Amino acid sequence: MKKTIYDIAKHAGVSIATVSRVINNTGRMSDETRKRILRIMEEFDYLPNMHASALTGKKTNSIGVIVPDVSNPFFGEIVKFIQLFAEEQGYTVIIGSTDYHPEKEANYFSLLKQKSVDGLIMATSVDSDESLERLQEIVDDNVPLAMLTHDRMPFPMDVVTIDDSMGGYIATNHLLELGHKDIVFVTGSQTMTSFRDRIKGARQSLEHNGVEFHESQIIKSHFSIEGAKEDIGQYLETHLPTAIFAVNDVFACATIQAARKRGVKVPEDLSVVGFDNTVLAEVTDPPLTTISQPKADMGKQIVRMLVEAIEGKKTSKSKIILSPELIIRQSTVKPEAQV
Amino acid sequence: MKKTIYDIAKHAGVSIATVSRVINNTGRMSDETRKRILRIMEEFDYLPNMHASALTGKKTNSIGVIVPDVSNPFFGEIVKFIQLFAEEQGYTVIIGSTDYHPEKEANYFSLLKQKSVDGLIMATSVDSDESLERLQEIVDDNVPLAMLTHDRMPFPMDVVTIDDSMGGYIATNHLLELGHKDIVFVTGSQTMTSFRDRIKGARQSLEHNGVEFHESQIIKSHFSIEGAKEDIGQYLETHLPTAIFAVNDVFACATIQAARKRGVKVPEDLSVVGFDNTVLAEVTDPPLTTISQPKADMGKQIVRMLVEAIEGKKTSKSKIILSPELIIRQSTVKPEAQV
DNA sequence: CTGTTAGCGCGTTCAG
DNA sequence: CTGAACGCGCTAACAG
Repeated sequence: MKKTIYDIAKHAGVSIATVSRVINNTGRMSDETRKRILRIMEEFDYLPNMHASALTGKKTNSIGVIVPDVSNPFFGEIVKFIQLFAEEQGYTVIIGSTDYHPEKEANYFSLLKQKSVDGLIMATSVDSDESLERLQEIVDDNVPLAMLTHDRMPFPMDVVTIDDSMGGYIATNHLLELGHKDIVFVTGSQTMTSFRDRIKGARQSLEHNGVEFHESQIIKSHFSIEGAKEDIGQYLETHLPTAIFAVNDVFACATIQAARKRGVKVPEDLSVVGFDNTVLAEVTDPPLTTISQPKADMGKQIVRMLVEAIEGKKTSKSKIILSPELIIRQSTVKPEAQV
Repeated sequence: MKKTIYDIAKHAGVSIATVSRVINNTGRMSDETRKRILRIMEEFDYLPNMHASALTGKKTNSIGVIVPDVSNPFFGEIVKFIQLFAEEQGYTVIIGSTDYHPEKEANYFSLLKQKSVDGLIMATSVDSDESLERLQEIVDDNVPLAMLTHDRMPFPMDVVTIDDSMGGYIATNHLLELGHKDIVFVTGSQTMTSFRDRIKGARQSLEHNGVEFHESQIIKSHFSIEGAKEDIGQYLETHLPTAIFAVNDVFACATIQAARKRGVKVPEDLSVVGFDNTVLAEVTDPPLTTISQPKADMGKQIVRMLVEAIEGKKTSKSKIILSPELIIRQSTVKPEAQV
């Protein structure tokens, strides 16, 4: 019961070439036959076989997206937007979640190459030799690349990020303006350039405002909420600042919980700022003051650039840096208001 | 610089048929040549062209997964697990997020059919005529189907759900045991069979414990957190129960926030139970007592069943009902403890 | 055990 | 404007 282009041609009383032309909108033909063929295709629920056309070297109309973890709300939302815009452009999306495993990342590159995607969006920090090697192969195939969130460019590619440094800057500025002097920073893996930049921006803010900074003001933690709670809790035992800036909402949540566990109230005793403006920021108590990334816009821009590159409308690479935004909720108050 | 099976054959000094055999592990041949060919494939980074093999009617080693919303933490986690197990079995996953649009759902069915996936997992309530029609087509192609979370079976297929009814039952029992009598229920779209069942279980618990139930104890709300907050808040103005059971964590979060906005403290003034045990339950304040769905297990089971069906190791359809579990955190206390 | 050959469904010439 | 014929990379008979 499979419909092929031959079936359509036969029922329309034309040759497959003619049908092919209406499918691809190429060549010229009488408007009448075109319409008739379209009607027949409709009637037969005919869909061209992707594999056959991909085999002859045409586009697959699919793009690959690699993120560290789909179950992380931030990436979940990003993926959703990418998918949304990609579909608007007629592309389907193949998602890969690496769980922060370079090995899995490398596997995805192979896989996506095998599936011959037309383009690739990466939101992971492609680091390992293995990954780089695999990526090289797909670069050799002239598959357009686009990088999201990260700013490393082992190969020429389009990039969309936010100004992480500025994000860190305005977050810290906000605390400074409220009157906080004793601020501590929570960050994760230093291989994440975005985290580093956020901290960098924070330090710049401190500097510009004439506030001193010591390495001891930084808490380095891990990815899991549990681990972070532990790490932050221990730190708080030794020193209790009036404010904490965490490089993402997950850490900020962990901070709130670690603090509360020790009888430290947020925001009364401790102000907290997060980063990403995920759902988490909305549901915690108190709702989190955080730095918002324009996820929808990021998704839109990166898809736009990638599709343009795929369709050859754009040959040079570019980099778009979007602005983060401070979202003030209730986790930050003036220190005077603190007990 | 594309490697084809011909290149490998040439360099190995054999015919393509032989290479094809080692790729597919069919036929017999000298161990030596097999190894030699494998070595050459390795050396050349040769990957068989999927489209070519799919074209000849072989499996594509891919399965489609359709969920309502990837950015919802519950589905994000489910998808993650499905992907994990599917990859272990050698299948790649194509994810579709419908945003609760039947239209998008229908589109995904077409798309997945076109991509000739080997099987399909659905976590949406396939309702619309359009969807059903498209689904019919893929059923006609003998593509195995599996349904997750939902229990509607328009066609024969494997099913994995939790016992939603039991979930509602134990959640309500928990509240009853704590001594609550005045319990209100928050639910969403009634087309979601899972929500209905949870409420059904709750009513059974009430009944078994000789507590009366009135329709007025149910708050029907919408999907967005914002909308839910509004709806619940309004209800609370008219009547303040001692406990609320929400059919998912999102509603539970909304409940907590709506309550707090009106000066009602959780759990002191109001106990709250959620459902799903998503990250949200961990980060809210107070951490949410909720009903946990064994997401990893659900993902594992459904992938297992689907793969068995795909590989023909299983012809009959089955239904697996997993048990929900009560996770007691801090959003529920005895009413006596309440002010 | 291995090589040969005919498709798979479609895009693309190239003559009509 | 149309139709026949070839090739894409691979699998599956069928020969050897």
